[in-house]
Amino acid sequence: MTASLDGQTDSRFGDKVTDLLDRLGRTLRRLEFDGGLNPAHWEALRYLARANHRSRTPGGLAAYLGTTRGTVSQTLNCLESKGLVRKVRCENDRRVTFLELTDDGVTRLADDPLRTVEAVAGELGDGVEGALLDGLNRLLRQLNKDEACGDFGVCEKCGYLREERAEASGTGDAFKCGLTGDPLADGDTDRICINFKCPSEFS
Amino acid sequence: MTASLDGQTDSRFGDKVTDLLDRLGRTLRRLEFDGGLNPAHWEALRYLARANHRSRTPGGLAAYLGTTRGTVSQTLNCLESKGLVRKVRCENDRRVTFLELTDDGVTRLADDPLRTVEAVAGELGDGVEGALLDGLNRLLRQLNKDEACGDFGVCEKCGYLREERAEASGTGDAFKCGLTGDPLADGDTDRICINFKCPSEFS
DNA sequence: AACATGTAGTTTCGACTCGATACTATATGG
DNA sequence: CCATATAGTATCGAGTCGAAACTACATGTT
Repeated sequence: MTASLDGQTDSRFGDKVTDLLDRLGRTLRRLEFDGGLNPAHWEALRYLARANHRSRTPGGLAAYLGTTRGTVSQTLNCLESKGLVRKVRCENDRRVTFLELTDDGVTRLADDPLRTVEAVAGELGDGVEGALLDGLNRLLRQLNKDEACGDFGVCEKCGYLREERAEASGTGDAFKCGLTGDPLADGDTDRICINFKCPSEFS
Repeated sequence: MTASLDGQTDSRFGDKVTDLLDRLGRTLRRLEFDGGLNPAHWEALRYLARANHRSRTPGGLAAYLGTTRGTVSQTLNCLESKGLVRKVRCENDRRVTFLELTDDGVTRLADDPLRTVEAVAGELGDGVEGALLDGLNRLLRQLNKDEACGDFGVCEKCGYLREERAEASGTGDAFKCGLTGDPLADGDTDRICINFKCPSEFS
């Protein structure tokens, strides 16, 4: 499909990228274990720190991680017993449970082993940066293309975002979600949402 | 440390790379599960296909994966019971066990989910390639810097590599390992070795 | 109001990982 | 011959992971 001079080059390149990602993955995984929690735990904590209120539910986490609600339920039990996560029953719809990081959870997340990567990546010379981001991005997009894997963007860039028009207006910069009708709370506009839909995807 | 105009840029960049790697990792992990085996199984099969004879042992695999021999032992039991791997007792040193992929193992490996990545990576446009490899490489090296994590290079590039000088010489292009003294078998020169040492590292 | 259907979350099961610890068998060097 | 080191295994406990069965609760239909 791709224009390529000899085919050999392309295949070698693919090999190398795959090998590097493989090893990088192992390295990150080990970093996470060394951080005292297993990968699933770190992923859950990270998600809860970055998702908006509406999306901080067992189901939301399961969708984000691409796993089952059953699996997530167990992980959450574990995190709850470690005192890193708290469950709060929803008043309106008593089937749903909202999740929150406890203070301990927030503290723990400050020691996220993945922060090491941030630091290291920040030290890469210029020139590589753009291409690295671009390459990773395209790789990720291609790999997820077939699957019905949601984008999980932030509300700010979501097609459902509406400006709140409350009667007692006051300060006018409040937003709500056009899908659920819920007003967006403090800082939720740049948090991950389970219902995210890219504006360009509306028919 | 790095020259940077405002500091903001670097931190944003680190964030993005980390996030992408995180998501990419999850994607690959899921691909592996979907392939019918778990990540540890795939990693073992891949290693056995790429390591030289001397390195295809439980201990070698453990060192490569950076895990314990105990853990590897269980994984191997599992792979053996699935008929993908065979154990062969070493005649010279009866403590060691050599590992081989069975025919089924080789067949299975042909369906390695990571091959998808190879294909996708091969389709990335030129221009990105060099920078992507470079960036990933440096990232990996930096992250593994502190740890005494071996390089696991191939014999061909190893400082221990010696030309075999057998009396009944015949064809002269045989090699042996200067560390163990073992002659290198068919194709082992471009296989991963557990004793790999970069020529530049010799004192 | 009554019932069907759908959705959120939990529980339990079986196969497996992972590290830690204790163990067996075999080398090797004094 | 004995001490010590090395290769691999067995077992334990905490946890993942998916599948399937199950409990609550909501909502739409008649």
